[in-house]
Amino acid sequence: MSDLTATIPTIAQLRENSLSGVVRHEIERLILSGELPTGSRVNENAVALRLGVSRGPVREACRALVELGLLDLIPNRGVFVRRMDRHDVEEVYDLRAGLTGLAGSLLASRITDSEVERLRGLVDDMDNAAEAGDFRHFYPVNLEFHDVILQLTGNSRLIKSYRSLVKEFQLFRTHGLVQGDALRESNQEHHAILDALEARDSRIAYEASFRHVQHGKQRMFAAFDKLTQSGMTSARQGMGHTRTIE
Amino acid sequence: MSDLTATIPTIAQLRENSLSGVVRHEIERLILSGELPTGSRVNENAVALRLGVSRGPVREACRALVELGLLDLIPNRGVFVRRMDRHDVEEVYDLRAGLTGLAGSLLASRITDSEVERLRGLVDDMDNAAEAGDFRHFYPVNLEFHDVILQLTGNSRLIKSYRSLVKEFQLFRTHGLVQGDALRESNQEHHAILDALEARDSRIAYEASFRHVQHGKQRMFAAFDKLTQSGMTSARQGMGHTRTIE
DNA sequence: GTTAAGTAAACTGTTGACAATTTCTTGTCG
DNA sequence: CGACAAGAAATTGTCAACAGTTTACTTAAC
Repeated sequence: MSDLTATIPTIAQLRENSLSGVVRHEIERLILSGELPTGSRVNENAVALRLGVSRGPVREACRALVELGLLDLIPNRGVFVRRMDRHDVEEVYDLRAGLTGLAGSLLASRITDSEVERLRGLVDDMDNAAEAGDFRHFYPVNLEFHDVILQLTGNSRLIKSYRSLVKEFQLFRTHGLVQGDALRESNQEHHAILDALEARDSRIAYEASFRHVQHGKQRMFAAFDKLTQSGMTSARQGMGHTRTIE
Repeated sequence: MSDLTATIPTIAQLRENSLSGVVRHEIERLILSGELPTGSRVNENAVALRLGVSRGPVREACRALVELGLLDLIPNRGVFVRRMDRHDVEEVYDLRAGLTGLAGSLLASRITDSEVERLRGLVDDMDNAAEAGDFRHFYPVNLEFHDVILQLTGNSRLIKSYRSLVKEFQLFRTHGLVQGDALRESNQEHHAILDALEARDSRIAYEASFRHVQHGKQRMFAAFDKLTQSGMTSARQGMGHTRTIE
């Protein structure tokens, strides 16, 4: 298998970290990539064998991922890739909205002119992509836009919480949904956030950011419901290959 | 085999029945109680010996606490009780303010009349305690007030994030500071929050809640700076037995 | 054919031992 | 007296084996 070739560069890269750290990242990758499907059990022996280590580091890695929220632990039965139902997704969206709003709010009071320009560049970029309907280009820039705002707040705990939420959200395989004027709508909201930041208005920045994520939630659920109503009744979450924009 | 549904609600309990869970809880207690001082190393052997278990469960528990943010892991050197400097405390306060605001905002749109009355009872209780300057009574009711709001949102991830922040905050041993009209001030802010909730106004509830925590931050730092300036120059964080009100 | 009991296999929970690394101690040299 | 190197002790990292529990399978009875 490709296991050895996959782990060797990782080990070199994370030399500082213990084996447990490498294992942790690998399991995380398996989960987020979908190789370990939602709800499935993570077999300690199988993972250990695949990575060429013993069960000790695997167990340590799993305990960390349980705390992170990617795995569920059931005593004497094992750890399972966390299942996300609609209520879970709603929770994640709401919390993300709050954190995104907070980031905007915090940044508004300290953003510099050059940082505003940097964000404007990204928004302009997305304007063009939206006009062309180029989701492939829009998507990574969108991610960068939100990540830059997050980073500029300088609040490491906020960053960590947000990123852990993003990972959890990936468990819900309903990736982005492009339909209608989603791209244009989304970037209009980006403009609103940017305007508030430029005006150094914390309250408006909060509200614009919060609403942006909530609208993303609405866009996603609307698209999801549309799919599930029209035939696809397999009831398994994440079956639709939808795409949502934030 | 007949009672899978029976075990589901008690998963948390079962988890603490597992050795690793017990160890985790115990280490957490040692940290939060101060028996394991900030910055000190957690000796795996010593903990294992003290709890009568082997090092395996101890290591698993530590990995979970690292993920939680209570411990720092330095490869080949061990895990250390996390140090909190002023910037860390500021981060925690800012994030708590955001989460508290979010909780208020979410609850405002769904709170029932009886829940409003329940919260009013707590605020009235604090009014009396504040009038009497009875911090010992005020403090737990204050905690309950915020916890009830949090719980009523029904967002388990929000609850978990908030509680993890509270634990982290405890690392900074500067517990509450009663000075001046802190109690009265604090409860005036509680009134503002309650009014917004009763009016079902999400925006006002957010702002009142957010400001409440930010004011708590200001009260804490003001008291802390006052102490550190007037003689106590031991420079170690958390040395002052101050008391802050939120 | 279905169900139930009993048994075997698989898996998790835990432990003690060994290897690798860091930290402490000690003795020597400048 | 201090710096430094060598060795010893302590500590973390990893592993393989064993015990207890769960799951899967086989077989027998109805």
